[in-house]
Amino acid sequence: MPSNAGRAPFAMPVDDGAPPKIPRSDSALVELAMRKHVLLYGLIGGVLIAGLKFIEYRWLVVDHSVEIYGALVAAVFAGLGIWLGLRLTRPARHTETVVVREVRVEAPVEFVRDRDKVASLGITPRELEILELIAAGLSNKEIAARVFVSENTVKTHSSRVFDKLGARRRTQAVQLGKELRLIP
Amino acid sequence: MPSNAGRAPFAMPVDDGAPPKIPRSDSALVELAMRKHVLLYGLIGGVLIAGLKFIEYRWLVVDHSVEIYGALVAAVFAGLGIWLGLRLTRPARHTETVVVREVRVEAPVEFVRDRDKVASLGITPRELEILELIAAGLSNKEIAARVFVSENTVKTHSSRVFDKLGARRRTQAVQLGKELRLIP
DNA sequence: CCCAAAATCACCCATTCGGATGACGCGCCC
DNA sequence: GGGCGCGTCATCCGAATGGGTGATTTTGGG
Repeated sequence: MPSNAGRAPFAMPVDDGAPPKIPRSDSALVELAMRKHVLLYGLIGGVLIAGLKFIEYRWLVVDHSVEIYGALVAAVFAGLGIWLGLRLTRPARHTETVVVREVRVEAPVEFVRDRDKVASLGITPRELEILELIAAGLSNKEIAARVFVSENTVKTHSSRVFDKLGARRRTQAVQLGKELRLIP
Repeated sequence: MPSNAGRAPFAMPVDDGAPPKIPRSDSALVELAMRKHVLLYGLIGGVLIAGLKFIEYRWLVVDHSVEIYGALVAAVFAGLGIWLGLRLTRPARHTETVVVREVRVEAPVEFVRDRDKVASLGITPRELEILELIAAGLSNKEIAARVFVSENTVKTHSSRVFDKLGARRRTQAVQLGKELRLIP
């Protein structure tokens, strides 16, 4: 834009100034762009006023200092207004729309024991433990060795849990136990 | 979110001169909008000043009215600036943060038989069938009745599959079979 | 402290299961 | 035709399992 370089008083303060001191913020880019536009605006304003001034001179306007004063005030307050507007809307700019997208994750689907069912069937902790070991494929003897009891005890426990599950074989007990979410 | 949503209110007939550049990005769009508004602003400013000038002449404002004039200009331009600032930041307010939250979804994960493992273990279809029925909790006799063979045949099949799996008990065979994805 | 539930152990008996072995028939392929 | 894989069936035997009964000890709560 051609400026009236001849008129020193019209050198807009924004022209040489406006040091690009950009505050570090997430919207630094937007602010930079805006600053650019404030400059542009000032420039246009200056040209406009210059035009008016020229017209004023052409028409022998008495006092032109009022226009300069007004233009300066206008420019300054416009900048202030923009800045204020940005200030005021800053919190609003943090408005974000949270979109929750459900993503299918290959989850091992960790086991959750159905304690209610365990309770309703009257299965004791020990019996459940034995059932788990049966499901692991251990024999009564191995289970007895692992939990430090006699094989007879293991048999008793398993018999009881079979009874409570209505199972006649250990494989059936395992199947039912898994189905009823008593064991993993 | 349609990016031109913020643009719609600014569709002004004043600035057709602006080449309809294809908005490559949001920043380009913001700049375009801003240019429009700077032009509009300048126009309004010019009109305002002209109006004030007219008023000034009409009412023969004295020297003291300069303050009033300045204040008016300041107030008006400050308001304009605020309005402009708000307008300009509107696109920023549309900033949308997409938060992808991974949600564990119960995935049924239907069973897929590991045929390679079946083949590598040399397990025949019949043996696999028997293994499945064993896993279902059936006794050899029940299996025999279901597949219409003698119990001895079932025993042979199960013995073979136990051998191939390295299992010593049917519960262990079931456990291994599930672990190796041979059966559901 | 007492009681009931739970856990422990034992014995007996019948059934089931697992291992080993042998045999027969059928379809397939070299 | 002979070999091979697969499915079928059988017999014997020992081990494991399931069912029933009874008993003792431990434990937790009223």
